[in-house]
Amino acid sequence: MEREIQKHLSKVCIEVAKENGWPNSPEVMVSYPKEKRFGDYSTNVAFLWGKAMKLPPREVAQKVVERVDHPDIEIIRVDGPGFINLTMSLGWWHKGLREVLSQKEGYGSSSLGRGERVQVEFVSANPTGPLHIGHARGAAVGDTLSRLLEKAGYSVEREYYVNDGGLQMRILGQSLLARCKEVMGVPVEFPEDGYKGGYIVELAKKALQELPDVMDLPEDEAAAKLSRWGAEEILNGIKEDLELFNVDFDNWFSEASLYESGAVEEAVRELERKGLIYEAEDALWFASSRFGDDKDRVVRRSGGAYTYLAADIAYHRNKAERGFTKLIDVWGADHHGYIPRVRAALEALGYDPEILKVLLIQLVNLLRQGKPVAMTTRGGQFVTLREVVEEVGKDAVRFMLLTRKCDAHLDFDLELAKEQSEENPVFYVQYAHARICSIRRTAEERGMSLPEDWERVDLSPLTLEEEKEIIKKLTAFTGMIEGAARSLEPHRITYYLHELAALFHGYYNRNRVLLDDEGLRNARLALSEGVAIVLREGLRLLGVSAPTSM
RNA sequence: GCGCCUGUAGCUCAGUAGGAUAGAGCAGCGGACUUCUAAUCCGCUGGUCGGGGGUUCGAAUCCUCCCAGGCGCGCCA
Repeated sequence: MEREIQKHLSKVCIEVAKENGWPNSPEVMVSYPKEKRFGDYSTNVAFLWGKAMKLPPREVAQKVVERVDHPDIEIIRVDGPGFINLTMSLGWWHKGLREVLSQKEGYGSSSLGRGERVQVEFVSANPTGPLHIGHARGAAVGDTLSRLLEKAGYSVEREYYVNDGGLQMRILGQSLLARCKEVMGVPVEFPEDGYKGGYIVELAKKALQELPDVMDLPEDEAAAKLSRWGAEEILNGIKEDLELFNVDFDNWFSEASLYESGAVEEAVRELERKGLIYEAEDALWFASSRFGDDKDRVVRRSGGAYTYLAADIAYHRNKAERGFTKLIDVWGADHHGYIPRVRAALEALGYDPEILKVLLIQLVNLLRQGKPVAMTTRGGQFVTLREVVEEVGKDAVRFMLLTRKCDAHLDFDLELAKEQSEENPVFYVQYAHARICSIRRTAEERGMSLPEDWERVDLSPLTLEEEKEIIKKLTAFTGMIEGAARSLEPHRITYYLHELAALFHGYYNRNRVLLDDEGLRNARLALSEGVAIVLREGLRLLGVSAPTSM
């Protein structure tokens, strides 16, 4: 809706520019004034334009206002130092609600992305242990961001990068081997840097059953076999956990495949051809500092093995080759030092480094009764994602993890989350939806006939100020989606939904929907239906359910 | 030492592309169910936006310098 106003004003500005011989105006932005007395929409274009031309903003605003001619604009005037404020007709808002009712769950979709191909890579936890609560945040953010971008018109592919190559796999194999021996009663010294979690013991027991002759192999082979088998087992567990958490991936990309296909070697060779690789101290270095990195980085160790970075270079090269125009990596904030390296590599390989957007997720501080819980995968002391979801519930966990911007630290207190589970904002939003469904059920119970076609309900009985406010909020949904998609800020959805739910709860407490007056009743039912549609769609983006009763 | 992130009400956090008198939730106090779900609503209380300077019609937002906290600066991943 505000889009239409924005277009109209832009058109007017072009006319005004032509008429007065002015340069074209800056982009017109329509916003919602905080105070009602200023009207429904507002723009500050006169300030920006006036500044560019060194003319008083009020004068510029006046010229624009005189030219505006739109049937749904009831009042337009210049306020304060030069704001242009608009008040819309009732019919305009009724039209807005009708749009929601006719587009249903498609409402809020936008063509902002124009089908641009975007890849979102997230979670990407090593297959050396189950997902813990720290991974949950990245999972929730990455998944909702993907849904959000799709809603905003991008063509999105979700990918999980499986770190199944290199050192960690060896450690996994050795850890499993040691536990297998223990289970068999063979005294053994557990590897110092091995994974100490209890899940390794469980896995070892299972391995002895499923791979009965593994212990007959020479140690190296046994460890390698256990490593491969274990990684697959763990990865399957991860997939189950993610499913439980309502997170889907289109693609599972194996790091090992980059070595097997020679992609890593090839990427390094290409850098070499460009003269960006040199040898020093028996190692191969990538001259990343020529592209803004602090210093050069080793890509092949003196022992001959490639570094993790080398694989990452090959991986990002592969992504770019697949034709994505935007690559979004969701990383833990402790990896931030990696950004300049990967960007440097992309640039060195001839790609625009700006196609890579990295979303840094600050770590979750897991607390239990106010006390921090130490969490290390190797130490084996952690609370798994599965445990938290089982304790607190998928909906509440997802919602809570999405109510903060990603670059802010997040305290997640298990006891508090459980205790507060009835005070959790997620229930507030879900309750609004359940309430609307309940109104409908009651109407049916009372034998009131529901409108067959919501689109055709006469909305003119909706004349209350608060009804208009609700519709205004509904019509702001699309703009919110676009803003959140543009800035990669999925948390905006949770705040929007909370505000919409609050408007509806207030309205519900002050007004009755199921009245004898059929016209008014149906109009209010239609309004409720509109709210339900947007709540449902917003919750879907969050991966949270919209219950019909609570 | 260098780099990234954070600092807003007692607590946890928003603040939508620099806009108009800075907002929610929780906590606290007081009210609202014979009427569509009280997991709700209504009212009150609560602020040197970490601090100083700067940019301009206008700054929580941009620049700069400090202060505090987190993270990172490996031939680990």
